Amino acid sequence: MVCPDHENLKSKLILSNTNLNRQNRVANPHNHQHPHPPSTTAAGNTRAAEQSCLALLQACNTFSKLTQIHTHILKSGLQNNPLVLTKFTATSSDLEVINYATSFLFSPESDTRLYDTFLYNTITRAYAQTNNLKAKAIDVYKLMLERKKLPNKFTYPFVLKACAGIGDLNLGKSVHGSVMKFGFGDEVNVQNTLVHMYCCCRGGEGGIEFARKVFDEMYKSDSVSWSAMIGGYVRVGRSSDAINLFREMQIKGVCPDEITMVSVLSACTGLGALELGKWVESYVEKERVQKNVELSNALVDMFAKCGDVDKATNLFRSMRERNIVSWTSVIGGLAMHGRGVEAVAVFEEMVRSGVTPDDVVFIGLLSACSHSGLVDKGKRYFDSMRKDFSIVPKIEHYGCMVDMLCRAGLVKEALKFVQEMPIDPNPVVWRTLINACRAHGELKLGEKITRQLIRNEPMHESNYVLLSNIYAKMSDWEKKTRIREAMDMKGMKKIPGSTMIELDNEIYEFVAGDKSHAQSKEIYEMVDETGKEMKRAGYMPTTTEVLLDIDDEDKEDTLNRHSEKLAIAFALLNTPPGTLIRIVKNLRVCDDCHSATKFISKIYNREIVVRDRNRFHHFKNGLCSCRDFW
DNA sequence: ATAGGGTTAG
Repeated sequence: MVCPDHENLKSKLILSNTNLNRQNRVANPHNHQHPHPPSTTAAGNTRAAEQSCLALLQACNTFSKLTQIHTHILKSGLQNNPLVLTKFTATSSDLEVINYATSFLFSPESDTRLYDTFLYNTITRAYAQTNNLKAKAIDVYKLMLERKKLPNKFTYPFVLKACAGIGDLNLGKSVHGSVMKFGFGDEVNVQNTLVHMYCCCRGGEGGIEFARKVFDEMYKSDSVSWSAMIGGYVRVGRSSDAINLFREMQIKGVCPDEITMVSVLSACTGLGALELGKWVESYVEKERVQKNVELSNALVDMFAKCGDVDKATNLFRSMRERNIVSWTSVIGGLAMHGRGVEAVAVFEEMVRSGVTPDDVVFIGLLSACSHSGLVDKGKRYFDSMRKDFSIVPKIEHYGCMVDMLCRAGLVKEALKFVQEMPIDPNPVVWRTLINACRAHGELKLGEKITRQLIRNEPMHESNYVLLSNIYAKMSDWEKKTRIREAMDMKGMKKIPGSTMIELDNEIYEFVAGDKSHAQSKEIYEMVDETGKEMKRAGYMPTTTEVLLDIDDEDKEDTLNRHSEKLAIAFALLNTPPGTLIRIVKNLRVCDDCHSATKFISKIYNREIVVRDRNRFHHFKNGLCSCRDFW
C-alpha cells in the first residue's frame, strides 16, 4: 500500500531539488558570493523564518503535515539552512528527504561549517537502516571526519550498523580503530554494536572470533550484548555454541528478553532439537517473556523445522497478530513435510484474507508444489506471480520450477526450461538437474553437465560427490576412484555425514562407524539384528552409492555403519515400543538408508521422522511421505 | 537521535 501523501512528498522533493539548483545558479547568486550568514537585517528575517520552520517541524507527526512544511521551507528559501535541514531529516527518515539533505552535504556550494554532527548522524542512521545504501552511510561518516566534526556517542552505533550491513571485515576493523581513537571504546552500546558488526562481517576467516573477543572483554554486558553474540553464532550456523552461550547467560544471571529468546529458538531450529525447543517455549511462558509477532513466528518456524508441523500450524492458528512471515513459515513448513495440498490451501487463505504475497512466500509455495508433485498447479502459480502480483521471479523461483520438473521425472523438460530461462542458472540449479539425471538414469547427460560445472566451480566438493554417485550408478569404478583421487589432490574431503537424536534432554550425535558411544556394542548388535529382520522382509541393500570399489559384503558393512542406522538402532534400544523416533541428518539421506528406514518402520511398528538437509521424511508402516522423491 | 530478533530454491 502506498500512502498518497508519501507519493506527493516524493514528487515535491524531486521538484525542489531542481528548483534549488536553478536558484543557486541564477535567481540567488547571493549564495556564491557570500557563503557566510548574510547581513544583519536579512539575518533577522532568516532567523524568524527559521524559527517558524523549526516550530512547524517540532509539531509535525504526519506525512501530510510534512508536505505542508516542506512547501513552507521552500517559500522561505531555507532549503539549505542547517538547522532546518537537521530538523527535517530528524523528523522524517524518508529516503527522498535524506537524499535531498545529502545533496547539500556533498554540494561544493554549501557552507560546510554550518552542518553539525547531529545532521551527519541523522543521515548516517537513515542510510544504515536502508538496504543497498549502507555504503552511503559510511561515505557520510567519512565526510564528517574529513570536515573535522567530532563523532559523539550516537555516531558509532549508526556507523557500525552500516558496517554490519556491508559485511566487510576490514572496513569494520578500521571503524573499530576510530572507536578507540575517539574514546568510545567503553560505551556499552558501542561495544554491543561492535559485537554485532563483527558477527556480520566476513573477510578471510570471518569475524565471529573478533566478536567473541570484544564480548568477553566487556566490563559489563546486558541482554543486548548476549543477544548479539547468541544471534551471531546462529547466523554462522554454530547453533550449539549459541545454546551453550545462552546457558552461560542464565548462570551469570543476565535476564534474557524476547529478542534473546528469538535467537535461542533459531538455534533450536538449526539443530532440529524439538525437545530443547519445547523447553524454550515453556521457559518463555513461565518467565512471561513478551510474546510479540516475531517471537511467535520463531516458535512456529521452530516447530515446523523440528518436525512437529501440526504444532506449528496450531500455534499459527492461535496467533492474534500475524504477518507475511508467519504465513510464510507455515506454508514453507508444510512444504518441507510434503503436505503440499495443505500448503496451497493456506496460501489461498492468506490471499483471501487480504495479505499481499511477496517473493519469499512464493518460494515456499512453489517448493510445496514441487515436493508434492503438483506440477500443473506450480506452473500456474509461477505465471501468476508476475501476472497477478507483479513479482519478478528470481533464481530461487526458477530453481523451484526446475526441481518440480525433475521430481516429476521430466528431466528433459527441466533441461529445456534451464536453457530457455531469462536469467543465468546458478550452481544450485545445475546440481538439482544433475541429481535428477542420476535418479532418473540420464547418466551420460548428468556426467556432461557435472564436468562442465566442475570446470566453473572446481573447489565445491558436492559437485564431485554428485559425479562420483553417477559413476557408481554406471558401475564405472575406475572413474569413480579417479574422482576421489582428484579430490584428495585438491585437499578436499567429503563432509562426514552425521545424525543427531534427542533422548531424555540430551543430544546425541552419531557419525559413520561411530564407536564413541557407551552403548556402542549393543548398538552394533541391534544394527545386525535389524539387518537380518529386514532381509527376511525382502530388503536388498543398495550398494551403488558406497564410495569405494570394494566387494559387496564389505559394502553392506559400510552401509550398516551409516550414522542414521546407528541413531535409529540407538533409539530402538532406548525408547519404549511404539514411541515415535525423530532424527536429524546433516546431509541428504542416502538411497539405502531411506529404503532401510521404510522396512524398520514396518517391522518394528515405529513412526520415524527424519529431517535431512532439504526436507522431512515421515516413515510409517513401510512407506515414506516423500513418496520416494527426494 | 544510540545497540541485539522472525520467513528464502536443493
